[in-house]
Parts: sequence; structure tokens; C-alpha cells
Amino acid sequence: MQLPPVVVALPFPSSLMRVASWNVNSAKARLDHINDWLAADGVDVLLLQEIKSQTENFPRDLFVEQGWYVAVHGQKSYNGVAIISRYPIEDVICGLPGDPYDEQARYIEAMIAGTRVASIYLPNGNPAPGPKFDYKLAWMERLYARSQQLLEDEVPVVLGGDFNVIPQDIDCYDPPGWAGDALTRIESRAAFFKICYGGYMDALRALHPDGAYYTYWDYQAGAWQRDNGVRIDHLLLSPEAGDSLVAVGIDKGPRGLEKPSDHTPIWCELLQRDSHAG
DNA sequence: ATGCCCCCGTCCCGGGGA
Repeated sequence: MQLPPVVVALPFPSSLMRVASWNVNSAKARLDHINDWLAADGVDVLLLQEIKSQTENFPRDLFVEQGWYVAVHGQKSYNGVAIISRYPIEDVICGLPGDPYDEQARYIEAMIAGTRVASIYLPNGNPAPGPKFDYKLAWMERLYARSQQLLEDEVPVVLGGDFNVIPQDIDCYDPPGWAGDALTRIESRAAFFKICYGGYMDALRALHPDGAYYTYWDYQAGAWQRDNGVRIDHLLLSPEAGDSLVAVGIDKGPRGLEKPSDHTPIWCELLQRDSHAG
């Protein structure tokens, strides 16, 4: 005897919110790629890193004219982060709290459709050991503190960006070759997992616990053609966001274009159980 | 062991990236 299909009625209207992160290695040099990807992907919130432009020079109007909301935290030449959203952006914080003397534009955070999102460009830290590695670890400790603060609000939180951490050897094409690097050192990995064990889910590993998934391929030595990649761009989800995770993936398309960024987007889809989105 | 490649600045090299 055939059983009738099970119908699950959700208590509230629901929709999906698609959040992506992309280190574009210069917003100006990648403007066409960004525009094309926004149009083609159906993304709702795009977290950008390494825009390499001052806040006032970011091509904000180009996106606003197409109906996007934009928040930017930039600086001259280096670093710089931004958020491009289909929904209004509220309550913006520029700069990672915890060090008023830190002038590097590596963090922007905002509320979008009931979800708290952050675009993160974590310091590289090479050469290690050294002052740049110390800066990286101090920055990660501040990020941990901020991540804990954000849990108190009990809202969905997405910490997305270029973390410059290769969490496990499986996330690297050549672990011995990367031994001792600031991206694989035990201190960097410990700081990354401290955030995770503090209550955040690595979205990609939550749904794909095994296998190699890369988000970055060096420009040099044919790394892309040889698939010599590493996984350093991550989406970390608070419990409220993790509970609603339905899909996650890496879009390798943009890395194969002409004049690409050396990173490619990582995205996730969250089920929205309220009326904010969609 | 080093550099390959790419982007920025007021610029034809050097710093930074990872």
C-alpha cells in the first residue's frame, strides 16, 4: 500500500537568503566580473574583500543604479571590504572592534534582513614568525571576542571572508610544501577553530565533511590549471544561521575567466523563517 | 632556495599578496 506524501507546513512564510563571499583582488580591476556575477548568480548578499580602493572611490553608484544597497570600508591601495545587498543595509560597523589604533580596513559588519553579516579580510601573517604573524594572531583574538559578542543577540550571524587560514591539510594541495606558512601554522589553525568551537559552524565542512574544496589558486606556476589550490575563504555560521543552512558551494567559474581574481566566490543558502527576505 | 603573476601608486620600480 502506498503511503500518502508527507507535507511539512512551515510555521511562517519562508524564503532563501543566498550569501556569498569573494576576495576580488581590486574592485576596479574586477568590476565587470563582479557585475556579471551579481546578475547571473542570484546572490542576495555579497561580501567583498581586497577592494583596494578608498571608500569614496569604490564604484558604489554603479551598483546602486541597479538597485543594490552598498556599504564600504576602504583605504588607499590595500585591503578594503564591502557589502553589496539586495536588501537594505542597517547598523553598519566599520573596523573590527578591540583596537582603536588598527587602521587597516579589514572588517565591515551590518544587519541585513534580520541576519548579521560581516565581511572579513584577515591578515595574511607571513613571514612567520614575525610582527606580521603577531598582528594576525592578535587580530584573530579580537575576531573571536567579537564573534562571542555577536552570539549574545541570538540572531543568525554569517562571518564570511578571506580568513587566510587553511583549516586542515585536506584543504591544501600540498601540505608539506605549506608547512610553516602563516596560513597553515598551528597557531592560526587553533585561532580559527577557537572561533568554531565557540559556537560557529564552518558551512562548507558542515555539508561536505570530506573531499578537497579550494577557493584560491595562485596566479603563478599554472596553479589554476594544475588545481594547486587552497581553501582559505570561509563562511562561519552562528547556531541560528547554521540551523537554517540548506546549501553551500564554491563557484569556480569566475576563476577561469580572463583577468580573474586569484580567489573565487563561496556561497551558502539560509532558510529565512520570517518575512524579512524575499 | 628563489621566482613565476598580478595590483596599486602618481609610476617604469617596489611593496604586498598567499
